Amino acid sequence: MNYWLIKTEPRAYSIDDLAKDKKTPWTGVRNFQARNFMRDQMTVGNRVLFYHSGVERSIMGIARVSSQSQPDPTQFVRKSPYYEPRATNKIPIWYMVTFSFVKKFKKRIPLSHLKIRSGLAGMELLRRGSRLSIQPVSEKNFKVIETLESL
DNA sequence: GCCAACGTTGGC
DNA sequence: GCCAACGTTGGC
Repeated sequence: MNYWLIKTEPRAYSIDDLAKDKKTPWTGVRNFQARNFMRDQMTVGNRVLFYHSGVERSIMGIARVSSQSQPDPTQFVRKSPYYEPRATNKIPIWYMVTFSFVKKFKKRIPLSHLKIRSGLAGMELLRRGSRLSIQPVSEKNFKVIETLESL
């Protein structure tokens, strides 16, 4: 079982959007490291921390991977901001997975709270300058964060 | 709004 | 293969 954290600007797509949609294709990721995690390591059922960047800066709840990776269709859409002229159907460049809603925390967990938990030291999200929008989370850190919800 | 810390592109 | 320039992310 792998665990993950995904970042999103809530104005672009929020946990409430996911709660309403039940599931959503995670298109538009244009970073090779993030792509590789989705393409090569995410499997159906993996648990995912859903993080809002920007003003809220909090883990908002939990999602899960509900489909294996497949080529991101937006790379073929000429008018899309995510258009990728180098991609072909035979050799796509960008991939996506589908995330499904699991739960929204009763109280969001702010970044500032995560920072003062010594048990989470070394977490990628807390690394200075970390911008990776899809990142692995250790099982231990995932469980710690789950317990923080009830505090 | 500022700017540090990136990741990517492209000239050489 | 190197690296300057550029564009972007995202905390503050």
